[in-house]
Amino acid sequence: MNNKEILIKNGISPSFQRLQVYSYLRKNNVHPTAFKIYNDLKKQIPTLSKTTVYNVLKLLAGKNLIREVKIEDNELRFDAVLQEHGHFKCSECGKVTDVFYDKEFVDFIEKRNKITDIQFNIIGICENCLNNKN
Amino acid sequence: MNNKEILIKNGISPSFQRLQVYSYLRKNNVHPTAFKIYNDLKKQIPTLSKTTVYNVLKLLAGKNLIREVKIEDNELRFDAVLQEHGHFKCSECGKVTDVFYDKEFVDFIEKRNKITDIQFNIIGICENCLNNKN
DNA sequence: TCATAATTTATACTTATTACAATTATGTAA
DNA sequence: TTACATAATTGTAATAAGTATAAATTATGA
Ligand SMILES: [Mn+2]
Ligand SMILES: [Mn+2]
Ligand SMILES: [Zn+2]
Ligand SMILES: [Zn+2]
Repeated sequence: MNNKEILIKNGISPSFQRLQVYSYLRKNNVHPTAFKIYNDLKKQIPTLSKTTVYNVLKLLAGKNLIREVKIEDNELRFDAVLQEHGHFKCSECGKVTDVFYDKEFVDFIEKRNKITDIQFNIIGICENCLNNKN
Repeated sequence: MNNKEILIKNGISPSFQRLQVYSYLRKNNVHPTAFKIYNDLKKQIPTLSKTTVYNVLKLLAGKNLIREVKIEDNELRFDAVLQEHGHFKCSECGKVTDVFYDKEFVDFIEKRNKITDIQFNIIGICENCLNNKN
């Protein structure tokens, strides 16, 4: 099932802009901010509006086709990897990478509460940056 | 060791405003935003400035006397509980409560990276709100 | 007391996100 | 094809959290 079909299956009419934003997220697993998506796509779509990017992201998140990732307080990032996982952000290079954690722990919490979102973010310095420090 | 002594021990001269903000956080374990702290303390300190609250919070966080908690993307919260833990935010009543998780998992991540901050937040509906639904 | 430094305050600024209205594209009935 | 209704996109203005700056106040200590 390609990206276009996924949108249709979720009741989203696959406009050009929507397809571009969704495809961008599925192709580039870099946890971009709305502005980065806007800025990168503007090269191919000069008429693109920032509002549209925000609208599409909210639409996709509402249908659970992407997830919002809150690491720093001044930037909301987006992720098309739906499998439950956390993130590691390197404060040196800024890269955000995936961290997968134990499902059993989440099940324990889920027994008592109705979970709708989990944010698990670790900030630090990654292996690469630590080694390149010498 | 009382709050005043803790500030002094950490090289922070214990001004009235600083002591009030720090005491507020230690007394009320509600993970307030900067604005809530400002708004609540203004009742006792009518001359209090929002900038001061932000300044004090940043000062305390810099000395690791409090922790920043990032749950929603539009509000930064603060916590005087320093033991490593995550949070559960109820989307019904808005309350933020503590969630303690396995230290071993964090150790595994720590072997490879230098961790400076961990944010573990769960959003959902709490036991109370689930039961009061009928 | 007086000078100096530290702290607080008020104000203006920045910036991510949202609200809103105007414009454009799309699909369908006549 | 044309006209119309609806959906989607765009540009602009508004909102609001957080930050920067400088003036005003307060504390310190010679
Ligand atoms: Mn991810
Ligand atoms: Mn807590
Ligand atoms: Zn790095
Ligand atoms: Zn609740």
